[in-house]
Amino acid sequence: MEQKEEKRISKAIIQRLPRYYRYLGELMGQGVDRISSGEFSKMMGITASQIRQDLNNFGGFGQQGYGYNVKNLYEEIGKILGIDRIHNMIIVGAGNFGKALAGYSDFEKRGFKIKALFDSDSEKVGRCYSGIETMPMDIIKSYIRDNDIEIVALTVPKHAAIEIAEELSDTGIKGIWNFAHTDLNVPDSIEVENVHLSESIMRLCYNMLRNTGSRK
Amino acid sequence: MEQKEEKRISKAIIQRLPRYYRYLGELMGQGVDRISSGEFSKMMGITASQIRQDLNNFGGFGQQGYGYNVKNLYEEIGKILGIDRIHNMIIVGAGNFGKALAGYSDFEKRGFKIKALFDSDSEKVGRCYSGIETMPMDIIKSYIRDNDIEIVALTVPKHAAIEIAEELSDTGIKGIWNFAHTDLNVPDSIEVENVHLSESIMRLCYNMLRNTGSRK
DNA sequence: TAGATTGTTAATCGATTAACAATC
DNA sequence: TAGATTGTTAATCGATTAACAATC
Repeated sequence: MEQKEEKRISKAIIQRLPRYYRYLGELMGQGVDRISSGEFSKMMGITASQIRQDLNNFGGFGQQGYGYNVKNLYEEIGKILGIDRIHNMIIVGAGNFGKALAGYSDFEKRGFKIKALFDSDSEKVGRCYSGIETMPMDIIKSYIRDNDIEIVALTVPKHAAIEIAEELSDTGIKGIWNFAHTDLNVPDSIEVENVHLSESIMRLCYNMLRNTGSRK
Repeated sequence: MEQKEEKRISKAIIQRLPRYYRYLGELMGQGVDRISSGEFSKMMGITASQIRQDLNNFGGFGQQGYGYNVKNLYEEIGKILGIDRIHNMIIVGAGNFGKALAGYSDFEKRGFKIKALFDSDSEKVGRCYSGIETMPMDIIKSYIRDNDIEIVALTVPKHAAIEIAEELSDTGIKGIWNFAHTDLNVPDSIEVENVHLSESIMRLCYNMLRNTGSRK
């Protein structure tokens, strides 16, 4: 009784999509009009077969004998990723990381609009960082509702992150971008994307240790 | 003619290792002595089979009928990850992100010691952020050699990142922690771990769009 | 010893690569 | 039309899960 069941896209593919998007953006900047999966393959260091398979999950964007139109493909992937419109966002935690994110103009370019910072420290409330105002935590729920906030970036310590995620679970937000060193437990209606920097640097460390100077 | 060929560990396993480590650290903090793959499985949301398979790639850390000793496993994974010793690190780019990393005490706890910041802006040179001094770019190569720097975190714009990675490729550094929105081309002897935040938020966006409220 | 739980082999599942007919 | 390159099916490879004998 399910609706025309959309093809299940694997995590591996979603992982690659933004990278395709980035490369296509660069090609556009260089004035390149078309690219074949073969050329794209060399550029990105993955097989042409994989590129064609990946793209074909979403539609036939190419043309036999020609390849892919760069601008068109860029836009199509933009749509697939959902960045063809504005997503309002707030940052919770006006510490170093929160301020760094606030100052990061690239997000806005992609349609992620940072509307406000939130912090429990009354010293910080009212201050602006990179033109973004810091608000007190006690108005966060009403702020989210009144400003169509879809994404909450959490740059607070782990216990605070768990608590805040819990508290915001019924506000209608769609995603949490979690920078805290913990996993969050939220309803299925909220997506969580983790940026666990301490895990990232440990992986680097592991790979450094095993590096023999000639991998891949 | 190869040396006793170490078993090739897949990327997927390396991805999970730091997460095991984090959970084990928390269990230790709670005073838990032992854990079975079954309990650990429930806690982490992955299968017990996978946990046992993963760990067995590195050795038989468990004991039949008992499970795993938490403290022992924590230490063993620490060794596997290479965080049982100090790794000297510098941050290139004393912008918001660089300063945020500099202020991040958790890394030091894991053995990653931030020795200095570097920036091309003479205004910033000499300043301290979170007790870490900012140095001029022109002494970076000698600094790396004189201070046993293994890891360079790059928090500079993409063109600068590409250039600096290139320039540092013969200094003996072992890893680059790359925050710039670009891929880097370095010799195989240098590991690169990318933290592409703009790709991360696009993935979040994709998942938000596809979320039906009942995944997994 | 009996019960529990690992280590490990075998089965399954999914993702990547290869191949090629379709077609621009 | 001939050449190029996609879309797509089939083959391969690798990772996850299931099952169970080994053993504490």
